[in-house]
Amino acid sequence: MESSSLKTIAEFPSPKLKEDITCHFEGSQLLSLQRSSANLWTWGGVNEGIASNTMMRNEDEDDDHHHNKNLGISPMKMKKIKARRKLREPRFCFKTMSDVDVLDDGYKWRKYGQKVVKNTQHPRSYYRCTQDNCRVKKRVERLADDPRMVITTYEGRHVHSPSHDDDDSQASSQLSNFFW
DNA sequence: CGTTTTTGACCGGCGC
DNA sequence: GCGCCGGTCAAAAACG
Repeated sequence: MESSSLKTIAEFPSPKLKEDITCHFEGSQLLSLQRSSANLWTWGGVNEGIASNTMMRNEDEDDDHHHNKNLGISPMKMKKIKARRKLREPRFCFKTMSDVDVLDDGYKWRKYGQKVVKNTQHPRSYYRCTQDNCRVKKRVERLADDPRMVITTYEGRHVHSPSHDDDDSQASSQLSNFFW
């Protein structure tokens, strides 16, 4: 392993993740967007996420079906089918010490849910990227023991450039970065 | 008036 | 099989 200035974080708010956490430090580019010093760690699919990063997103098929809402099948049912395929998207987790829950990373997010988890006293917020084809999800949670500590978990990858409403935005930007 | 946030319901997975 | 738990949807409210 290369010497990284980052530190490993042993404790984790989610009991289910226990040892499944694969501490992977990308650092470099991830830190670039962080204006404040923060501990960050990322973990992929352990067996699929990082190894087969070149895998294509074949799930677009399902998206075409979302037009059929009056098939007699509840729209919610559709998403169940999609979710049934298991989430294999890489997730990046950031542990930042900030007063604001949502860190501005340049993307536009839309909150789609908020739930209080069992072991945490603070509610967890669920965000989603507002871009059409970009279904990146983001999860913001505040630690119980440290109210000023915020954990932001990114899920999936963006198919567009960050904070970019210009005309030069092209979809071929995904090959430039690994996860971002 | 369009878009986002809020909030309760709901569903699937897992454990008992 | 049932209940808990975490994640998502969707309708109305809130916001600009």
